[in-house]
Amino acid sequence: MSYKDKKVLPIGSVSELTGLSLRKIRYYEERGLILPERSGGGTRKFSFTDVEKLMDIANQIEDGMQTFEIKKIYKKEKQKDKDKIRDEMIRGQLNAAFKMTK
Amino acid sequence: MSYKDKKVLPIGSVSELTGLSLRKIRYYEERGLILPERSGGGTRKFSFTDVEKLMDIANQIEDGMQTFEIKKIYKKEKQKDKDKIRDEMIRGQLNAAFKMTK
DNA sequence: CGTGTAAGGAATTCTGACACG
DNA sequence: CGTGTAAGGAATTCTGACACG
Repeated sequence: MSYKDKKVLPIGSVSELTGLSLRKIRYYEERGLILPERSGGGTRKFSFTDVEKLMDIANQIEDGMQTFEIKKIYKKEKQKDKDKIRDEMIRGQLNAAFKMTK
Repeated sequence: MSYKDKKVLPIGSVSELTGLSLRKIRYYEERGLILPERSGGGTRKFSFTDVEKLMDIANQIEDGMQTFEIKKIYKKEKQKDKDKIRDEMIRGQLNAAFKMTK
């Protein structure tokens, strides 16, 4: 895991980086669009990947998209990623089996 | 400037990432080994580059090196970087001048 | 010199709610 | 639905100091 995925940024830094209000950021989390981690005391910790995602979200909101739609899209993308990995694994298996027949 | 140089991490995250105590991190700043930025309210904001530097510093301290020596080394490296840039600029200038003679 | 710790205060963040629409 | 705001409290961070060595 690279720096980009480390959950280490406080919400204040995220707000500055994205230009979004604290309220908006918390709301997008509430709607399940982002999933920051929590410190022992309960403060949110974000990654730079979250920051990028938030900027995407902000654009989609500006375009009139609703949070549940945005979430649906993310779910689909996640599913695609999973499918991709599955396909690669299957290909790997087939490839290995094919080699054994030689 | 990439993500690595953004001054956005609170000291707590830096402490977790490096394994160093808050006290140590603040002390290394006091000795001029790192230069975090400050928020409006005065809280320190570090970059991932600072985190990497702190891990180097920790190793050098472990090796018995003193903070002022570490600082001296960093100063030298900085000077080297500057020299490098200067050389490149001079070469660029000469190159441009040379082309004009053709 | 480098680091731990207790102390008091200030900045940051948290949640739940009311408001508007 | 998405967002602002005031409210009270908790977590985080800050500084200066004393301690040890």
